[in-house]
Amino acid sequence: MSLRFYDTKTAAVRDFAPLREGQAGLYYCGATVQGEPHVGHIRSAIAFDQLGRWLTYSGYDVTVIRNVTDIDDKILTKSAASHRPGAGEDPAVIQDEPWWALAFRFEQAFDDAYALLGVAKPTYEPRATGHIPEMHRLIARLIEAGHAYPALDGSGDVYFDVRSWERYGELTRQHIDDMQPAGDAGLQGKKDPRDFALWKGHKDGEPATAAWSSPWGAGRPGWHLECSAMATKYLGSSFDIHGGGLDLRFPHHENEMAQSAAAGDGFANFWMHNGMVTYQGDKMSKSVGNVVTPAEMLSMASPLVVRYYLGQAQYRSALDYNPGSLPEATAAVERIEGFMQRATSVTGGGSDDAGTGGQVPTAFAEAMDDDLNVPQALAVIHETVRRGNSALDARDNEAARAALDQVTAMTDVLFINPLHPHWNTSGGDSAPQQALEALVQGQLRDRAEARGNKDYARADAIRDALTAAGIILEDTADGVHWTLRARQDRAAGGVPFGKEAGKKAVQEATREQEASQGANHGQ
RNA sequence: GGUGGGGUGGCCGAGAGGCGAGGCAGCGGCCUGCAAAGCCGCGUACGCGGGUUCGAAUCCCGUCCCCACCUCCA
Repeated sequence: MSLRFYDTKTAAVRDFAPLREGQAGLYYCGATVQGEPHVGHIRSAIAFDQLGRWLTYSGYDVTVIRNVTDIDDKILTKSAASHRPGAGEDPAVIQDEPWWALAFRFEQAFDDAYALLGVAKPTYEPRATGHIPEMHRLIARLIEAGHAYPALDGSGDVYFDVRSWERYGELTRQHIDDMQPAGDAGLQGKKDPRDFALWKGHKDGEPATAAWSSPWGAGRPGWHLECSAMATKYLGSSFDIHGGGLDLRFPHHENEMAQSAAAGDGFANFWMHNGMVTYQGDKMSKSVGNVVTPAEMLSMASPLVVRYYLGQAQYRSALDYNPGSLPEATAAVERIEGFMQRATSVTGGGSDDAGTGGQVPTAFAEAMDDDLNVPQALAVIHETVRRGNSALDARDNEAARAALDQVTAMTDVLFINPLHPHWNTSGGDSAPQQALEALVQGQLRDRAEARGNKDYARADAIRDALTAAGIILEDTADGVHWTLRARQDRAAGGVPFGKEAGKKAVQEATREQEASQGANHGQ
């Protein structure tokens, strides 16, 4: 079967045919850097990271562009707020922070989060403020074509003329006249309340650093324009895929598409949108207060587990978070890791047929080709792990090694290979590591001696002591293996999401849910 | 009001006319001194009501409910 994706514009799954043979251009919306990253940003980035990696694995020469929108109303508003006396008393606020410093600070926070979670760096990451001339050219083309006009009230704004573009609404299949009334926004010199700003004239009180001169007066870019200007600059006037969160379809992507198409660009061939992260069925949002931040998730589970969790659902589905989510993902990851470690130590590692990196099983490839059916692909991984474990139990090293090769290839594509150096948390040859190894080996010798003497009370006491210290023992046919429990509770009062504690957390979460359901039924 | 997407076993989450994806949790067994890990087996799931069909979670009709967007939003 061929590679195919769901395209929002046509509302159908279509075969992917690249515009340029052997190449794939992907643009996906990054952040407007006005605050700390939200799990939704991370989920989106992981989804498009999976897409980029799969395209690459499939043999395409992939160019990924992800924008940083570093100038907008919220950034200016937050910066202005930081200039109020005493604003810095809020630990999240830096007193008197210029807008550009604030934007850059959060841009780095995003970079850190992406890096930690293994989101591959894009080919290029353009900033809106670095593309003002490109935006001016686009505005000029739109005015020339009769689809944009300077504000009628002389404010210095320039608007896109929605009524002049009969295709407006085609991405989300909406008609202007059917939409909800545009609130109390007022016309502000617009011909139609739906007209959106391409350029925003400079206003008194706004920092001079946030104003660029333009043929229509000093000002700054409106939202939407930067993506059109940057996507076409780096990927061409027509390109393969434009991605982003479902909530960006309207107005952001609709407007992008309108302004680019009205200017004569073909723009995106496919529009791909990832689903929201929800909590008990509702979209996580600050206003509702049901947000779990990436930082909170990382305090409960390792970066690999967080990546596994956020990437485990099909990208278009809503991903529902609950208190058991991370412990469950931890167990799943440890199952894969356990097999890979066991298989590696027994067979001496995967086959070393130089270079290419193993081939992925057909079932996995078919799942990924089918609009990135990652849950199905994960099922193939787990089935292969089970087969590999059976082979190990049967001492069939040949089969175990084959399974290991496949699991390695599959987890590499999804970038969830627990043995990959990126996720290496055990530290290798550091001095503390060596000291710990020596101490544990001493304990294991004592325990082996006790077991030899059938002094099981003493043997179990040693094991219990090690367990209490976060060291898990496994007696295997090949000797005793020890591992550190996945993750200790970092924050005081936090739940330790190790193997045993994780199970408890799942059980407790289940009980809580049952209890609340019972309460509802009783009403 | 308009436009999309959903309701699948205790939980998460695929599938989309006929062998009950997969993970987590649970139960039984094997293995183990006991565990752990692993393996084997166990669940009669598809919002509700009709219909089509030899056969429907999957198709049709009706119906109820949920979510998202139409305002900043991944």
